[in-house]
Amino acid sequence: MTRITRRRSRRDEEESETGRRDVRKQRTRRALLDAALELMQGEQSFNSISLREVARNAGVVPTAFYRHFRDMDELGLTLVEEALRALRQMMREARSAPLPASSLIARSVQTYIGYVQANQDYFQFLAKERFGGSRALRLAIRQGTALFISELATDLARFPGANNLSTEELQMISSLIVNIMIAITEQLLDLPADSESEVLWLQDQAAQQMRLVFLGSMQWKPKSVRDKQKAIAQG
Amino acid sequence: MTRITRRRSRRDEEESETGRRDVRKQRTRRALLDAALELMQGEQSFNSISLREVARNAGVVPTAFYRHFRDMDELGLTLVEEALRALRQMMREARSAPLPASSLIARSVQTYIGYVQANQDYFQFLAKERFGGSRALRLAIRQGTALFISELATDLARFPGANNLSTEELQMISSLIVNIMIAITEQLLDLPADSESEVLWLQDQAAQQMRLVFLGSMQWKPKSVRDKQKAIAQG
DNA sequence: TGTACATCAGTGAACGCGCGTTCACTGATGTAC
DNA sequence: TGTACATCAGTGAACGCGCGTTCACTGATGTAC
Repeated sequence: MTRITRRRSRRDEEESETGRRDVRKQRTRRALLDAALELMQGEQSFNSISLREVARNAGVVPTAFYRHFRDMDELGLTLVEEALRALRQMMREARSAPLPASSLIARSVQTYIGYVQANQDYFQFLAKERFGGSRALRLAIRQGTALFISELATDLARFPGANNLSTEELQMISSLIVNIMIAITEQLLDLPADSESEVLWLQDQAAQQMRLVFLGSMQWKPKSVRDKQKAIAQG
Repeated sequence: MTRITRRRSRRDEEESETGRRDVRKQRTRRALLDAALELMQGEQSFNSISLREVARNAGVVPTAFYRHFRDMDELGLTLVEEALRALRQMMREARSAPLPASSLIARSVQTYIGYVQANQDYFQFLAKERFGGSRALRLAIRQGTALFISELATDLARFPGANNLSTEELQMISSLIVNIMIAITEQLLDLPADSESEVLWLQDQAAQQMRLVFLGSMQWKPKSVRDKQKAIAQG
C-alpha cells in the first residue's frame, strides 16, 4: 500500500530548525499543503478555508505563504495534482500485480478500500471539490477520472469474454465500475473512524455490484446484434 | 413535468409592492431562497456565500434576513427540504404513470433527465452540498437518498423475475441504479447550457448501463444458491 | 365608514472581526574571494 | 579557514474591505371600537 510521502505533517513539530535553506523551504511548503488538507477534514471545503487559516495551521505567518504559492488556487491545484498522481500510482501497482484467479473482484475492492483509508485526506478533498470547487479544480479532477475510466477499459478489453464488445461499450462498462468505486469512496469517507463492520458491509456491497455488472456484461448483446434479431423477429 | 412553484424569482421585479402583509412576507422569503440558489449556480458553494450576498441578491437589506431565518443554516436546511420534496413528488408521478411496456428504461431515463434540467438549481445545490456542506445538510441529503433507494427497491420487487431476489439484493441493485442516476445528474449539471447532443449521449449511456444492470439481475444467483452449487461441485 | 392604536417587515447606522495583500525588515544560510 | 557581501524564507505592522449581528427606527398594514 503506497502512501504519499511527506517529510513531516507539521513544520513546527519537535525537530530542530536546522538543515539547508531549500530543504527547510520544502518542509514549509509541505506544511502548508498538509495544513490545507487537515482543515478540510471537518466541515470546511477548500473555498471556505482562508489563506490565513492555512498559514496559522502550518505554524507560519500569513505573508510567508507567498514564498510558496501565488494564491490559494495554486495550492489547490497542487493538491489535485498530488491526489491524482497517487491514484495513478495505485492503479499502476494494481495492474502489475499478479492476478489471483479466484475472488478477483472481492480482492480488488478490498485493496482499493485500504488505499482510500490510507489516503483519507486526499480523497476527502477530491470528493468535496468534485462539485464544490472552482472550475479549474473540477476540470482537473474530471480529467483524472476520465483517464482512470479509459485505462480500466483498456484492461477490461484483455479479459476473455470481452471480445465481442466495442470500445464504446467497454467505456460504458468501465464508467459504471468507476461509478461504483466513487460511490463506495464517498460512503467510506462519511463513516466514523472505528466502523469496522460498516466497512466490511460496504466492501461486500461493492463486490456484489461489480459481480452483477460482470454478469450483465457477459450477457450483453451489442446493438448491431440486437437490431439484427429484431429484424429477424419481424420476418 | 412538475416545477417547484414560486411566486416570482426576484422580490423587486416590476410588480407593485401591494398585497396583504403576510403575502409580501412570503414573497421576500421566496426571494431569499431563490437568491441563495442563484448564487450557487456559479463557482460558489453554500458555505461560501454570505448572508449579506443573499440579502443583496434578494433586493433586501441584510437585517431583513432575520425576519425569515435564524441564520444561513436554517435557510440551507429549508432548501434541502424543498429539493427532496420535489424529488419525492417526481417519483410519485413516475410510479403512478402507466408503464409503457416497450423501452421502459430509455423512457424513464429521459423523464428523469428532463426533470433534472427543469430543476437545475436545486440539483446543483444538492450535488455541491452532498459532500461539501455541513454535517446537518449532508445527513439530510443522505437520508433522502436512502429513502429514494428503498422506494425503488420496493418497486423493483413487483417486477416479474425479481421473485428469487432477497430484500438485501434488491437494495443492492437499486442502490446501483441510483448511483447511475446520481452520476448522470452530476454530468448533466457540468454541461454548458446548449449541449443538446451531449445530453442525448448521456441519456443513451445511462440507459445502456441500466440495461446492463437489468441483464445482470436476471442472471443473479442468490448467495445461498451459489453456495449450494459450490458444495455440489466439490462432490 | 372613521379613528386611534398595535403590529411587524424592512431600514440604516454602527460595532468588532478576520480577511487578503503591501511593505520594509531581519537574520540565518549561501557564496565569492 | 576567514571575511565580507548577497540571497531570501520568514516576520510583523498596517491597510481597506466585507462580514454577521445589534439596535433603535419607520411607516404601511391590520385590528378594535
